[in-house]
Amino acid sequence: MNKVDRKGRVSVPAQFRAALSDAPYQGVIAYPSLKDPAIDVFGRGMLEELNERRLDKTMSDGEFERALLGTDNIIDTVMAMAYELPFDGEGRILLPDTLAKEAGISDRATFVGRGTRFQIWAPDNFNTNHQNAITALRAKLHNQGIES
Amino acid sequence: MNKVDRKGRVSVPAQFRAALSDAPYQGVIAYPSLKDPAIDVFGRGMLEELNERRLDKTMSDGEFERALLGTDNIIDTVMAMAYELPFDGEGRILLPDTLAKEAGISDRATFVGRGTRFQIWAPDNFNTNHQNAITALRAKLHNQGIES
DNA sequence: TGACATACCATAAAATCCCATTATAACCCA
DNA sequence: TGGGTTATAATGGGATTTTATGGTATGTCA
Repeated sequence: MNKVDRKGRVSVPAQFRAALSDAPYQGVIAYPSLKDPAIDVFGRGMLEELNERRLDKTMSDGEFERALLGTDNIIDTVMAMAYELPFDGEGRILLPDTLAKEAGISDRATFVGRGTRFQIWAPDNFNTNHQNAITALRAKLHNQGIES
Repeated sequence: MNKVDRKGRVSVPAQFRAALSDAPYQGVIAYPSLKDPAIDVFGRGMLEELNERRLDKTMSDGEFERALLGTDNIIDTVMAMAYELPFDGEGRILLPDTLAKEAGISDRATFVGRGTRFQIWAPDNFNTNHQNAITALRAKLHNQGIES
């Protein structure tokens, strides 16, 4: 649970920074999660790969129109929501107001690992959400006859 | 959401400028989107790549005439509508009236990243359109069994 | 000349850099 | 294993730079 200072900066936990930074570019891509009241974050490598693949595919298909017209809804929609957030010298990012507000984040933020990416939550939201997830999981196991 | 001043100038957000400007030429290619009520924009690098790949493809198909004659196709059609917009010393472009009007832009413009490209929207148009896209995307995820 | 494009300069706000300080974790050795 | 020592991480804030925006002056061309 890290501090969001009055300039809107947050330290990205060192573990996550390390996981993302094979590239010379030091920073992340962030957008409002479509699933949770939180911010989804991943490294730039992912974004570039996405773009390249799309370009390569449309090009090899000879579907130049797609490159020009942008008919790829999912990718385009996500791209429109995405922010590029570079690290400062201390490994912090500047959280855009929009993202913070949508996730309900004011002056504290919880970082949660999700495999190749991570999420940023308002601490309260995360706690309740997480508890619910655990409860749901227990219930599911119970239904399957596995006692806790 | 940047200001369009009374001369019709808009600052291209620094992030987009940086992404497009490996070339010595500082500016962009813009044309009315065929899909959205907006302006589609990309860097010259993208244009060259498109042309190259197109040439490669037509040549390998043995359709030399097309390459030589530049017969009617989507790229030529789009290019016929396209404007080359150089940056001024402060990174602004001058929005041609035609483009602005077609996109419904008066004195404010929203810049939207789309990977290899970006778009310029009238803020209101963008907001409604984007919200719809997100709703659609959520619905799609939901249908795939991912609960929200 | 007038309409328009371009160059140039000024300013306020915001992002970024840079350094100091505090907190936390890792380590080492008696 | 304790307890101190060092390295690393997180935070805070002032100084500096970059952006976005406005305006004026200069150039160009029908």
